[in-house]
Amino acid sequence: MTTNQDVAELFLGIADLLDLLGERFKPEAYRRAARSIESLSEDLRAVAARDELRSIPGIGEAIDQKIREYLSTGRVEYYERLRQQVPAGVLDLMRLPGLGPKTARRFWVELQVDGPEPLRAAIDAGRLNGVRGFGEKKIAQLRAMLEESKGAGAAERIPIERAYPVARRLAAALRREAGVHEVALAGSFRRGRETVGDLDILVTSDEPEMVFDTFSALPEVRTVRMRGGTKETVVLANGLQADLRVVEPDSFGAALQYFTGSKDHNVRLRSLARDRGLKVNEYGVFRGDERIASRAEEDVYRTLGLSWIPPELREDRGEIELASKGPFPRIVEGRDLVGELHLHLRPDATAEDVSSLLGAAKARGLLYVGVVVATVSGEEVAQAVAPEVLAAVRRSRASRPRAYAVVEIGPGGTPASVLEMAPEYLVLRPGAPSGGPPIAPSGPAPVALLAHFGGDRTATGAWLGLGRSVGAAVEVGPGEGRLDSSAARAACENGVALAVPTGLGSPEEDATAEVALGFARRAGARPEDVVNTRRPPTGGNRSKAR
DNA sequence: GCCGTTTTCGGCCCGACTGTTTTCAGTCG
Repeated sequence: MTTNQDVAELFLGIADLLDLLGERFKPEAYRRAARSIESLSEDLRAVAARDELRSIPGIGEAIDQKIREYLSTGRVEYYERLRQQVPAGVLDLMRLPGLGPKTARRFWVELQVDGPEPLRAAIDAGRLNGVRGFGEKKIAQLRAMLEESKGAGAAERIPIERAYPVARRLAAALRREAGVHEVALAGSFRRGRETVGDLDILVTSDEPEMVFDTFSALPEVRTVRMRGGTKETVVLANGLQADLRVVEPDSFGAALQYFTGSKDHNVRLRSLARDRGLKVNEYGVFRGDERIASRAEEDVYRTLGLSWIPPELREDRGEIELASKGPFPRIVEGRDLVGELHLHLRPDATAEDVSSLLGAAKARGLLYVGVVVATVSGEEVAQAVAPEVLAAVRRSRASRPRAYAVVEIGPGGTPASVLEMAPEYLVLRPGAPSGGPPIAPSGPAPVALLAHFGGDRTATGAWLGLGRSVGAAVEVGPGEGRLDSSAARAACENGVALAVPTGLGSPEEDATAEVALGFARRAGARPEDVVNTRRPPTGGNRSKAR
């Protein structure tokens, strides 16, 4: 998948250069193409081979040709040409926070300042004094930016599972505040993207000042970067930026819709609204001065002639057209998951551990739990397992559960040899008679589950191929060795079932599970695409287990 | 440069905030 990333970055580079050259609409066109390519579930080469590049949103004739030029020659002449027109340092100037293309261009053209270092020198020499648009404050701000950027570069996006705990803590702290009505995490976090660049938090309250005071004082908040009447931007202790937006309760739906994004989705929505003589902003949908929707997201979409669209799919990749045709197709939800297929038993697990596990499963309404008794390398650890658990494993073997297997592979393992390494695997059903862990020999349909497939995410294609050939489900979720959302989309498109973790194991796994569900939803997975939404065919008949 | 159940040409989302200004430009999300 690195080809896609390379091409996306190339187009982002073209966009920046065009920005500096003063182009009006082309930069956004290239950025949109880049975003589109980044979220593609398939390698560009394959799409190009089928001659279907033009079907990708944001890619027309010119960009189609540039992609093909890149695929065949490894470079794009247009980009090289642009680069010769703009000194590299000017690009660095534009990437300083608060300094955009217009200012960078002015420095370059009017003051012959073509990089961060020359800018510093120009400021020290007083060359900015008296220049139109540069007062005392602005110059001090520039100086501070230059100091700051000397150290670490621009803030990177971080994996969503790493942002999860702090996001939850911030939301919980705000919810405790009197005068706060609703609190919602929006932005790419709500859309379940693999990475988040910042946290967008939406609060409804009639007293924004109080909310900002509370927020600024939270232990997670390091510095306040900006604060106005309706929004505040802070930097968190972990370096992540958080934007807090406060609106009145009546605007909740419109604001949530707006701050959830994505940008492309919102742009499409707003131009759709304009075509219908309406206007959409974070306060509502308006016909003239009359507000016709604002309280709930559903209302916003409905007044635009659309059904509600799940946040995870709001990327302008066809979801708006789909929503205009009727009720949006249902995608998998947490309540659809009726089983957990991938739980590791510690080698020293006791029968009590197993029954408390089953109790927890039952409390969540799960019908079965798949337990792995093996190490990551596939080596059996049965000897270390408590006798009663081991006995249960043996019994399950004796009753020959229908080809249930969990396939585990260490980094670098090749798909071909995997199934022979199948360790022992149990399916336990909560609520069975006491006297040892009950076993359900017949369970939901999958014959195998692929998980822990090593560190290389670019190899997911091979795993999907294996899943397809043996009829195995493949685990989706954050971290190495699981499918990300675009790989999961590819799985669904190719008839390979997904397995979604439920977070049964521990509190940390709760976050993993929520993120994993988000990935499955971003993939557009329907309930029937997810293997652990399926109910055991034998229903309540447990006697067969013995 | 892309895009179109009103368009193959003429559009291209919208508002908050900041710093600079006497009404706006630039940046950001």
